[in-house]
Amino acid sequence: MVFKKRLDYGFNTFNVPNVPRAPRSNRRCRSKQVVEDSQICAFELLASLARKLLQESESSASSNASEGHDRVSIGKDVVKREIHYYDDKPLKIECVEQGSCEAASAAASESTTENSDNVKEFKPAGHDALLDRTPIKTLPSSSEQISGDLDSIIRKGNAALGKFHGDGKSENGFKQERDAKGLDIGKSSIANTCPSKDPVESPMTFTAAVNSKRDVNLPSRRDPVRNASFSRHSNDNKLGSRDDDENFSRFNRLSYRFKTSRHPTRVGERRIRKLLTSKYWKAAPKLKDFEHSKADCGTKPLYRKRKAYYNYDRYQYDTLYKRRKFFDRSSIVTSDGGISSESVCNSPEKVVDGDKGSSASMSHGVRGIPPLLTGNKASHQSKDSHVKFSIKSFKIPELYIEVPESATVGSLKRTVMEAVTALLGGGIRVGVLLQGKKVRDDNRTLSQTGISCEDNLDSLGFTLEPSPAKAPPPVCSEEPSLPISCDIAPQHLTSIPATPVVDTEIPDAAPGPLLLTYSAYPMDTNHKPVTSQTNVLTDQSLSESRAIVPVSAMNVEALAVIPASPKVRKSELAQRRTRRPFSVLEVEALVQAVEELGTGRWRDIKLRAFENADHRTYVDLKDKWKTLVHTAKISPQQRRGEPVPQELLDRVLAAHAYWSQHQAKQQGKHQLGTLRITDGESDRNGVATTVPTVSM
DNA sequence: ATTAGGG
DNA sequence: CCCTAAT
Repeated sequence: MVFKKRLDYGFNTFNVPNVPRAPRSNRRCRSKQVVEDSQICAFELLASLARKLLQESESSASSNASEGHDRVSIGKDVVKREIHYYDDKPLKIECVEQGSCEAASAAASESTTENSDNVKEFKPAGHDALLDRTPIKTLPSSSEQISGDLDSIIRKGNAALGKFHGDGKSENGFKQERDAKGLDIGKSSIANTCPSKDPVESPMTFTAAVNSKRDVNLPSRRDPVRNASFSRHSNDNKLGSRDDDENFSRFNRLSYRFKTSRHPTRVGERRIRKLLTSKYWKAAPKLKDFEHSKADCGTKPLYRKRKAYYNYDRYQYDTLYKRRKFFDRSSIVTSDGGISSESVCNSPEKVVDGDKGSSASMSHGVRGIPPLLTGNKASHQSKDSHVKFSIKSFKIPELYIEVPESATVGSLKRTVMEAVTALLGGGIRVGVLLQGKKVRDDNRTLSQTGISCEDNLDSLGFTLEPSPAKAPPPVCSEEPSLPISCDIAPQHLTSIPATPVVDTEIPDAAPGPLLLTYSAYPMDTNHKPVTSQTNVLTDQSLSESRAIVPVSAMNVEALAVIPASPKVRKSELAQRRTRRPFSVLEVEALVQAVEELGTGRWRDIKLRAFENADHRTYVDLKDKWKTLVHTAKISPQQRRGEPVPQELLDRVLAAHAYWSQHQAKQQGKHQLGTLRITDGESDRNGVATTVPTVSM
């Protein structure tokens, strides 16, 4: 009877539809996407540094033998990974190793060197060259070649590699996607990026110039011309549409490589890169996926890979779990985003859709952004004209790396690696520069900030900064700037309890704006540009193993990366989810569900009452229940936050007592109707009427 | 993937 | 909320 009352509230009513949600898997990743991108950039940077150093060392050391050894010594791991991770790599490797890529290199260098106002012109050449090496369009053939290359490489390097290779084949799956979606994007992005003048301008500085690109609209992907021009890239890219980054980076690398070093260095460079990246990426299924997919012709869903991965290495599961999610997400994003052409154009709407339609597309990268944010911004923006731009490079804070002259190359590498790790580990966030000024107010809309369609885009720049929160000790000087939040539509926010979506999460902040704003390049892909920059930078800037000083004025908070911080690595792990206090409504629903299902069946409870609230996991529900029980037991004065109606608390106590006694939680299934108030507790409040009692 | 608990 | 152990 009484129960009935509750029922009214009942699930039916209570669907937390309003609650923004994102696929759980995505949730965690939100911020990361951006971060990753950033990371990549950082990597590139470091890599370039390392490269230089390496070069030096190698050159001095004298080459051949050292090189070969190096490679080997550095590790099979490295090689392996490389192969493993980069599907494309084969291509690269091929070039590098065989040194046959003259043409390609030339082309690449050319492209790089050349200013490319005429990207198009330039591109074709580059592509062609590349193409010669590897037929792009025919995936199968290319893949085969690749595989062949890989094989050779593998053989050379290590038998183990063979394994990977095989694996890769078995798991290829994304190709199609990529082909369909990604390639073009990659191309476009590349086109924009590579030829960039920036390098010329201030390679050292990494000036990042985000150029406004109207042209960026990549709808053109389908544009025949572009395709043609980019076809080359496509080869490269074919690896993964998802990994635009990868593609970019690769591309950049190639170009860089050619440009810079054709010799032993290349290998070293690669190596370093691998090293640098490998750590980070090893965990990332994403890459692997690509790799695999590339290698193979097969097609499989991402999920599959994941699973495969798990199976493959169970131990890593736990460790990687988060990362994976992250990656998956990103990858997803890429794929989707790529598809959406997000890379090129920004369309808030898309973002929004992604969010809302999360269920539809299990994983849209965009979703990573807190729904609210997304929604709000999107809505907001949609009204306005959209701002489109591409990011050619990021400015990064200074990175200082000191190594005694007596240090070995190996140690140098390690140092760089550590520095990078530290940097990344701390988390990177993106800063926005408008006309040289740092835009600190994350809450402002683009238009409010003065970033409008075509006006300022040229003066718009992005920086990579250590994230305030996790930045490793040495590094960040920046104040934790507020995350991007969603002031834009506060009203909306209200509906959802707290949502400083970004508040704690640096990454969120970055992604939020970025995504919204910049979807032009999927953040994922952003690195690529950076990469290119990096390359340039490397070339020019590093003369000595000592210090690289890129950069940017704006960042007061120059990073001094001290090699010393070893453990930073850890920070890399996911950030806390944004806090989202339970609303009374949610509590109501939870109580209701627990009354019916009992404790211990959180999964079912989740399904019943929070199925639509992706941000509430069963663990969350369990925890909430725990706190509710506690809250109910303490005096009202001691309670904090949004007050929970006593009535609910009473029910909580009643249900808690009931189910506690009733140890048999398991039986609960049938007991939905059986809940009774047996405990005095419920009565004591006198709320008995409200107390759940099963009529029966 | 879930559950249960500690932090 | 996060993290983990145990399922």
